[in-house]
Amino acid sequence: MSIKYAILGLLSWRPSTGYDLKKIFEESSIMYWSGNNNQIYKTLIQLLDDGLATNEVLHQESTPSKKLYTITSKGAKALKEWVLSTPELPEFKKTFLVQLAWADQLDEKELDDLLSRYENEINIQLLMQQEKARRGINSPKRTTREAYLWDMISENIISSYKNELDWIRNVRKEMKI
Amino acid sequence: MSIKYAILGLLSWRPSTGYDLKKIFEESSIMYWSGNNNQIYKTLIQLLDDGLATNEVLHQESTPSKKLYTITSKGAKALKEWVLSTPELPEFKKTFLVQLAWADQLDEKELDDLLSRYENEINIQLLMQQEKARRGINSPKRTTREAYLWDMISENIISSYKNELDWIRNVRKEMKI
DNA sequence: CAAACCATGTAAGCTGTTACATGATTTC
DNA sequence: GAAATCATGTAACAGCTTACATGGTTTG
Repeated sequence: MSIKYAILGLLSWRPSTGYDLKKIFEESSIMYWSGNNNQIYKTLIQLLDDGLATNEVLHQESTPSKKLYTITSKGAKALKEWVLSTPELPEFKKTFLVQLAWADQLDEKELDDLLSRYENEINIQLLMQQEKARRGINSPKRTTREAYLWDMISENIISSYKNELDWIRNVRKEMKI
Repeated sequence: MSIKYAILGLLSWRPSTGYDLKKIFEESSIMYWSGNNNQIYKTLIQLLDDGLATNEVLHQESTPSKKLYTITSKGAKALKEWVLSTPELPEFKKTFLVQLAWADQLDEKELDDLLSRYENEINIQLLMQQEKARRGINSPKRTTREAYLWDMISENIISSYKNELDWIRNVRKEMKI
């Protein structure tokens, strides 16, 4: 899957500019793209070309004019089709595991130091995710069911970090025996 | 991180040909690259150019000749440096969560069907990982500590799928209330 | 006799990243 | 007066994927 449907989804929530989308990608955990201009503005043009969105130029005083993109009925249809399509498998890209695979060359201290740095990083991420969930503003809550779905999404991410943290703590604990 | 250090790591285990590496990538869960020729053969040439590996052409009767790559001391040093470097954060790329985010437009049956398909896929993956771990052959066991590290790596992957499975089951359960 | 395996390589293309470019306005 | 925000866009390049190309050998 490319960023296309992620953007289409956001537009199905509310009309947005490229700049709006960029900010959402930057702070979103599930929409894992970096939110770089290149991809966003190009994809928006592609959505226009494919008739999945329209745009409207808004001239403003004192701030630069912006292009507000709105999903079309064709776009909404394409989104629904995609939502119904067979889910892709999650991808766990854990470079740290590749590092660990060749870590037997380290001495005890070096290895524990490496493990401890990873534990720390994961812990920070977990706290950040929990803080995000606690504030939990930027999510659509058009129905109770939608609110529930977004809660579950947030919980999924938190549980992934918790799982990782449990794992690394256990590795360190058993390492010391 | 690119595939470079993953290959360097494998070469630190034992000298290999591009074809050997390809097969390892194909069946490996932690080394998440697809194992396509393009990347592997190009990276091997790059390792040669950088003096991190050497190769030796082995002419064989009846099968095509092959190039056996061996890590150099410079390569081993570069690998150790990388292993000691600050770990990257894990990346969880779960397209399914993006799908779920816009799934409130589905009716009850469609949504449960979607969830159930995901549960199934995850379950299959979990069983495959457990089977791989049970067979557990293709891993270096040069010391007991190395064997332990590889066990922990395998457990990490399994726990990730278990966590995902628990999550999706819980979502489905609470959905029905 | 077809399919899979051994073995190396190239071409084309998609996805994604960082950095560059511009310029007004608001906040510190 | 510097830095951040609003706002759109381009250039260059890294990383990765699928498919193509070749050709002998082994297995079913």
